[in-house]
Amino acid sequence: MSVRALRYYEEQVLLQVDRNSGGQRHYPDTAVGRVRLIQQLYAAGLPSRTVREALPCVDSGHVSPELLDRLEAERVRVDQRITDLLTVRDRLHDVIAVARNPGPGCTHAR
Amino acid sequence: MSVRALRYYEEQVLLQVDRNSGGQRHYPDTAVGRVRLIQQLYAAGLPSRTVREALPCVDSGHVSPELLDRLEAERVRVDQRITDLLTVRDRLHDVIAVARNPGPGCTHAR
DNA sequence: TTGGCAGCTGACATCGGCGTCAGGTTTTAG
DNA sequence: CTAAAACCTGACGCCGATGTCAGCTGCCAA
Repeated sequence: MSVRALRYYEEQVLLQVDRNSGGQRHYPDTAVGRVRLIQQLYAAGLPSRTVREALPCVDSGHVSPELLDRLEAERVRVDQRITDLLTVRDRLHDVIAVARNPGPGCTHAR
Repeated sequence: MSVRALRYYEEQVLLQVDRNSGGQRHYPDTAVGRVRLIQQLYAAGLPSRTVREALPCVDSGHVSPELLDRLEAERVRVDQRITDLLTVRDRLHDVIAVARNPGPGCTHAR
């Protein structure tokens, strides 16, 4: 994690941060898991707006039905993405296998 | 597919395109699969540089050992990404389930 | 007290994968 | 043959998550 990213999350109201009297940040220890979650959601490609809306709900445990639908839609997209990635992985696997094993005279550079 | 994207791929030398005497593009029919492949690789999050280097190798069937290592590394990253996405999907699933059904025990799967 | 590291703020820079607009050329319909 | 339609090139715009730089300020050690 970069400091910049933490500041950014805070700025986006994704992460709550305490300050001491001098204005310096003090991260509650829950922040670690929180940041991990944020990164996961970003990595999953959820629109940042959805992330912004979803996180407070994760906190409060209350989800509006509208958001619920959006989350469901996101889940479907994530599923699709997973299967796409599986395809790509297999493809990479094939390319690598063929390249590794082009027959007898393979000069192993490593 | 947008026209712009095709032009972009061509510009990046990912896609080979013929021209007629007047300079207008003429796509060989292999272009369809090609474009699909490109999009898959992009979607998989491979660095565009790697995509640029990998595609000619897919054509020629020849892969330098160096690139091979990079591909292998990418495959690992894709795998990692898949497991991350699975985690997120489960998480979404839980949130949705709980929101739908706030009665029984909350299966807080981390 | 003071030096200096560390943290803060704000703003501008970057990068990738396109969208989009402008201004010119080729193709095509009538 | 001509006008419209379709294509071409080049360039600038955009968005999101950070990097980065500058100019202050707070905090701790000596």
